[in-house]
Amino acid sequence: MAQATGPSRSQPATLSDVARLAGVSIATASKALNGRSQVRAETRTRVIEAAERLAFRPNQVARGLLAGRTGTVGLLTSDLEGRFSIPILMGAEDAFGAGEVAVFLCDARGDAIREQHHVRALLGRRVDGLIVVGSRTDPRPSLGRELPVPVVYAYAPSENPEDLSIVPDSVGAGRIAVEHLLACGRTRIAHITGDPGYAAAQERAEGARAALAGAGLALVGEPRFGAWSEGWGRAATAMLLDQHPEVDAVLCGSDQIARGVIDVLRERGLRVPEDVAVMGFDNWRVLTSASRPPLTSVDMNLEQVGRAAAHALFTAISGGTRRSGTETLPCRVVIRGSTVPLA
Amino acid sequence: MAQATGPSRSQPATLSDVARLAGVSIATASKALNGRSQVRAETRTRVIEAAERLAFRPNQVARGLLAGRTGTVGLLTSDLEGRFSIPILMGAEDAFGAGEVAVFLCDARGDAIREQHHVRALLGRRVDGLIVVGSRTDPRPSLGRELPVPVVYAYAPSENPEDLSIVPDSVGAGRIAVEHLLACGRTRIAHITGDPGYAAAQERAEGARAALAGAGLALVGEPRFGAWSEGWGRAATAMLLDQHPEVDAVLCGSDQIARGVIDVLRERGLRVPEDVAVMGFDNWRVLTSASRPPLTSVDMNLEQVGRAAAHALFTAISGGTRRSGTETLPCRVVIRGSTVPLA
DNA sequence: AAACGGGCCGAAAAGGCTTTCTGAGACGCT
DNA sequence: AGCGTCTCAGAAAGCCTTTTCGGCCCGTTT
Repeated sequence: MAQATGPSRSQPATLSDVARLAGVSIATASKALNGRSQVRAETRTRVIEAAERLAFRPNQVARGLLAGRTGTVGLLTSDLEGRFSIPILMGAEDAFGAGEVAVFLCDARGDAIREQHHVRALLGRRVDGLIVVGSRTDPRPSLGRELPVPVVYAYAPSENPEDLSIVPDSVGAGRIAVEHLLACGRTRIAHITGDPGYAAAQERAEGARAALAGAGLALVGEPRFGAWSEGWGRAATAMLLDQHPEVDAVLCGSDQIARGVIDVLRERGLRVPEDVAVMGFDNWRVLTSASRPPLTSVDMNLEQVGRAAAHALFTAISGGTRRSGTETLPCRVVIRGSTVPLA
Repeated sequence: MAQATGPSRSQPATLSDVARLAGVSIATASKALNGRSQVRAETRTRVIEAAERLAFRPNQVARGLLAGRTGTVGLLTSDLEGRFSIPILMGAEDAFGAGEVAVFLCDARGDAIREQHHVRALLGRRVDGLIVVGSRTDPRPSLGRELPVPVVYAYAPSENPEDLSIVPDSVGAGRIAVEHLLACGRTRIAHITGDPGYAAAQERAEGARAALAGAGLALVGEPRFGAWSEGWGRAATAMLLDQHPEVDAVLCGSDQIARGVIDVLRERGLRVPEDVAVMGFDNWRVLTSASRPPLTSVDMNLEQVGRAAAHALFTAISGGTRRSGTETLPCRVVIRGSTVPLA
């Protein structure tokens, strides 16, 4: 079904088409359309009308070639599946979108070789900058300092402190979570969290411990590290209740863990939140709002991380001050039914 | 902390830098690097060495300007949050990625105005084609037939049958789901599904009914439409058990619904899968594998949809036959613990 | 010996746009 | 009348690469 004269026939109009129709030179047409001053008003309107008649859209490729700036950035992610890349991606798209920037998306699938390949391809396309999004908050290798464009790392910081990284404040997140539970009058707080190999797990636990210490309290038992799964949440809760039946709140390292925790609490005849308050992390809607009761959770403000990264990149591209180091952004507690003040 | 001589100083090398270093003309350098034949072997190696010394990467922008093809495509999605866009996006990235194509990602947030804006911006960047990804399988307005580049619709088909759309086979999905339950020896099958305003809900129900009819059976009661939520799954299950306690399988319109269904079944003392088998739709890992027992679910093969869309687009770009109409791709049943043959 | 044919290289154009520089015409001033 | 000054339009260069075409040098043929 190949067709000689398909529906998508006409080549896009060029500036010289516009100039010809308006009866002026290419240079004048360009100036007229770009608001340059050296054009008589009458001439300008004639050119603009011609451009509209032809549905003229300036070729950004040509413009990019000339200007040395393409108005594009590369967004390099390591796991699209993960729920962390997406909000960051949205925030970045958001921060750029309104303006004149377009985003190339590349998924390296967690493979350093593929990542290197993508970086090369993006540089070949002369992107103006790069955002690197990780799938966990542990530091990752730098892309190197020799790149011809600025780079910002989001969520997963770069190992190199000369790079600029924007990450959520995991320690602070643990702290505000505990502060919320304390505000609800809970004092016997346990912590069930995920893989101890994750910086996020360690940092949240550290923040929680610090907040409790500040109030002259301590966790009920040690933090229980395990996996980021409902199954671990269930298993750990069973052990917890056997050893510490007095617990009146469980801070969970993720929403998934919290779901498992809630299930076992209910099975054991404990009411949530009356007897035991439960909190999660990540504020993953599908889990928090479907849970019974809806789950209070710490939101890492990932869209904001994405926006901040995009903004920092934009500043660097525009020749502004180029920051470095790891900058943290605060998290926030989203309160739902699983935590309420003690009666 | 602005710095005059930052770490990212040098402009990328151009072909003329390479030519100068190798002591040849620009034309010769180009031919040498691109494997053209009219270059002596010795000259070619000299040029290649020079290019490596300078870390030369051909400027794809210039190349695109010249060739009239940029090697880029736009991917227009309506909801990045949704779990449907992402696998499609991955499939598309996959199909292109290895080759020479880069993907511009744009999220229209479900807003037609913003979508139009993005289309214009992408055309201004002279993308070679567009993929439009929807958030549900209901037909959506066409971008129009007057675009200068080919367009493929993925997941959400275009209303215009002249466009090419690639969608999962929802009717077939309902059918194979029922066939699996029948193969497990279940005959009293109920269907609890989501919002009746979704084509996917209607089509899956239709497929399920057809498969049952083919076996000389019928659904237990009518399909129960509601919402795509656990809450609805719980409520509908309670009603179902009151009216039809004899049910031995529940086909659910989504994994979330299935989670709710399983919860209520267990609360009512019914064993899954021994007494009642449960199936979901979408095969959303976080739900299916965390459920007790793990949930059998229908996977819509969305990555495959994305790959197929990318492939069709690529063919159209390369001047191959340009297909039209809505093409469906089969779904598949992923069997887990929630469905087993009757003892 | 003259012509011819390859092999290899370089000049130049093309692609669409922006910007600088030059030039033409109009006007006011001495 | 002559000159300087403005305003506005156009010519041309430049961004970087690919490709065509012309030309040079040598070896071969008649």
